[in-house]
Amino acid sequence: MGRGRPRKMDPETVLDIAMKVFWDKGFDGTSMSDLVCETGMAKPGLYACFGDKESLYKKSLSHYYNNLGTPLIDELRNSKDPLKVSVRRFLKTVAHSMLDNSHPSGCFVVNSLVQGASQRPAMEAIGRKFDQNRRNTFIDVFKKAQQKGDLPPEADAKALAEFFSAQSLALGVLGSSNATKETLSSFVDVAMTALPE
Amino acid sequence: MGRGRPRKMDPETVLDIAMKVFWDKGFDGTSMSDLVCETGMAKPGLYACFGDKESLYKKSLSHYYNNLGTPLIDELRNSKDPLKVSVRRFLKTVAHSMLDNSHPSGCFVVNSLVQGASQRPAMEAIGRKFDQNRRNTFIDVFKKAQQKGDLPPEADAKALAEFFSAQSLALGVLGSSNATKETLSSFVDVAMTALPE
DNA sequence: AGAATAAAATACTGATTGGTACTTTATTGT
DNA sequence: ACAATAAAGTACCAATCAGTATTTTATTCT
Repeated sequence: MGRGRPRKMDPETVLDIAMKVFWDKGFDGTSMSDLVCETGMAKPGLYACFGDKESLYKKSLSHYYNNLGTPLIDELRNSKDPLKVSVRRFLKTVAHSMLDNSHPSGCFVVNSLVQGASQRPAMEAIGRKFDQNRRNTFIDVFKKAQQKGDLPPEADAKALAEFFSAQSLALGVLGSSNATKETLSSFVDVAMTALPE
Repeated sequence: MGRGRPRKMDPETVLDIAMKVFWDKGFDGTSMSDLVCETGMAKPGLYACFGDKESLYKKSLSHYYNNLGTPLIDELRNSKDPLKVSVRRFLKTVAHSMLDNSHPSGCFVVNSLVQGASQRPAMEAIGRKFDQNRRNTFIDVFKKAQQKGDLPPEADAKALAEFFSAQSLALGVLGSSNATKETLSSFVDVAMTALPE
């Protein structure tokens, strides 16, 4: 343990709370006072720990992606299952998480993409990076599946990959608009019919 | 013409500009001062003309939907073309409008759905209404198409309608993330393969 | 016990926020 | 010409914003 007064709040816990507040209210809709109230960490503590508001936002979005995005992406990338199985599992998991009310609705990365569309370049860049990362994984997985014979040789692997990757964007918006479990579930079922045998 | 001093700015023009600012920066990211600068109408004029900020936002979103959403929806609803033709045209038009830089990127309704996800009920309600309207139209059109024989009797018309309706949400996010013309175009092509013959 | 350390807590800054009261100016009806 | 009208323009309000300087307090090392 260090020398000075012990922390009241674990920074990781604080970051997790900040993530949910930014996810819920957006960058502009969240004030530092909101974060002070929700996290229980005083304002100078937040600045000392995470830098300014934009820096805290970036760390929150990274925290989101590391915890909720990366595991899903990794499972897709490393899966030994047939393409159809792993893609369906990916989308079903995303759909399912839209109904988890232990966190805000929708997808933080989607929110970040549509909110930072013009204003804050640095903020936009990080959301874009995570979006790109998911797309690239889909492209890799689909191309490898085609080599493996999981996808017909005449299929456009890249176009299919981009399509299925983008279905998670639609799911993110559907989550924000409080779509029902049934809607989300059949949405994925229909989407899967676009994957050639 | 009325009695007093003539207006410097036509309210319809002001509303069109306000729409673009809100669309671009979001509700929380837009200040009344921004709107004063962009529209050229002084602040008391804005309040006299449109009410408070939230009221102006609602009018801006309605203006968007009336001008950019409704014509598309109506064309889909009234089209005599085969289902596949009119749905493809709808999505291609949405995709195409994502590249039109005479206005902000993305879709104002999508932005509104993900931004107002929790905070402002009145603001959220109006975005939700427009989203619902598009979904209902898709459902009507798909059910009628099935009766007409454009869709196999065993197909789930409602699920297909919800799926294709939601593709415009994905396109809205893709638009906000500056997807290329090629990506948008092949996205629609792949989506259309989910429509049974 | 006491110096060193680091975080908490309080209190503050100047700038900006949404919103409004008041004055000025341009037009119309008589 | 002149009152009536309505919008423009200026100036302001209290509240909140992001960010920081300063003081307290709780802990560890010697």
